[in-house]
Amino acid sequence: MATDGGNLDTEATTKGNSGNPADGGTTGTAGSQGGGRPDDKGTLSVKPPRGTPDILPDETERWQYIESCARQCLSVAGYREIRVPIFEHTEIFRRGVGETTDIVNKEMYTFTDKSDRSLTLRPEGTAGVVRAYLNGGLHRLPPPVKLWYMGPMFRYERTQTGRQRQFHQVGVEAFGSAGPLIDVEVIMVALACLTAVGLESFELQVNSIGCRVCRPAYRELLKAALEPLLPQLCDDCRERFHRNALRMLDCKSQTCQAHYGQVPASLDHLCLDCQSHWRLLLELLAQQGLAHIVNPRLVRGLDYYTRTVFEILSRDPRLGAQSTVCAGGRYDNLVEMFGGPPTAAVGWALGMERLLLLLGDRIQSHLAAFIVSSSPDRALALANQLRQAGVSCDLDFPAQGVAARSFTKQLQQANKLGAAWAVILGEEELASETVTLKNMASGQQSRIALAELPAHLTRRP
RNA sequence: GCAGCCGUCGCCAAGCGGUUAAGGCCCCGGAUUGUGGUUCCGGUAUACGCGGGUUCGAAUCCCGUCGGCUGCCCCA
Repeated sequence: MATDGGNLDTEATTKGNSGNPADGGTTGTAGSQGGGRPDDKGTLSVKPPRGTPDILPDETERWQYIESCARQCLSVAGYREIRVPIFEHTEIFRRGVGETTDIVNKEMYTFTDKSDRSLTLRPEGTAGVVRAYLNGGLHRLPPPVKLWYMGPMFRYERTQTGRQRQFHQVGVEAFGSAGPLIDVEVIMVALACLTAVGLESFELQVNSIGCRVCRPAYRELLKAALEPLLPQLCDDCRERFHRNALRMLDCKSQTCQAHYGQVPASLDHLCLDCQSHWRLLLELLAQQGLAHIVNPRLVRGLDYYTRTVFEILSRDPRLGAQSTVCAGGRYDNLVEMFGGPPTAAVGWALGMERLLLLLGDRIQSHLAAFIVSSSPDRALALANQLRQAGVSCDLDFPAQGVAARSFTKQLQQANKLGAAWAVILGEEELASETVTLKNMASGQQSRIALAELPAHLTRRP
């Protein structure tokens, strides 16, 4: 990318450029209307669509770090990876996530393909995993079936810190066990992932929102209690009252919250089964030493949740207005809703971008060796050999031609790239089948036989 | 969808009606063609988001537009 990478203009302009708007095109507005691909100057804009930031090399290393932590934590806990499509038939999400949710009503990227099918970029992971679980016959496996996934999700939202239009989640879903023990395991695994990544202070909140037996009655009770308050509540809450009254409970408005203190809590109106599930859950959390806070106002924005719901939050200011890093719960009816056998399930998703925000500064890349040579072709051959031995190494690439640059230049390069060792392969070394190994931190160097090089480099400097 | 703030080189950033539009970082070269990090010297850039208006004169003022950030809604 050394030169002028920026200009993607298709036009075969001469360098002259004397006349500015001389030849056509500057009428400009032509292509830039809605799609907005060409920028104001008529060159192709290199900006990505809003809310879909590029993840540059310094960043990808941090992503890989998190991914490998998660992969490790999940696999030792017996969760197996599943990869499902990035888009599904729209119906999967409409029915799965819920017709009344904002996600479905205003945030989905829905399009029609050339066969006139309505497809939607996945706004979340669970619906697709449930679909695949059934389609792949996983429901015939001995339960519990424990799965995890990782990948991009898409929601059309206003961007801000910790919220993008394309964002990434890692999630788990455990099918086929209705007891609270697996709720606790799933939570444990989430905490393990966060801890493995190096996160320190976060808070686990739990609640139970009942099931299809007790929730309808509770909802009516709640609405009855809320209705007289409506005139004093915020516009959003008045709207929620009709759409999804439970969501009123986590309104951010102080005044609304003041009223909700007296309103009945779902926890006090659970059916017997839900009650016993909830009590056992709390016991297990205590037994396992998992610090938690019962938050009777904790609700979920997706319709499929039942019984246990939880969130792991952080108050770190780097998250901006966001606080939830991981959230999930039980969804005991969803499999059945998709036409499968009645199957209890529980899962969570955690937001990678949010985790990244909490992780702070970059992780250093580890370049073990940089080859400084008077013979670039020999250097390249040696690099190839070292790389095959698993040693990360690089070498100097002249801007043009194949003549070696000065050792000074090459050492500077080694320094810039942060190499632990410089491997000097000059005329003398080439003649004697040796190499001068220089420790870039201490400056000390020694001459060793070429054959011993890989062994030296696999040791820590 | 709503609200506030902001757009000057790849990045940070002066300038606030008349300037060849500072400076720093990065990058490149040299001092140092077999030895880096410091230092010194030199070099490169189609930078005032775009369009229109006011003005003798606009990066500076006005309008519009696009883009970014922050918050609301919602959510991981």
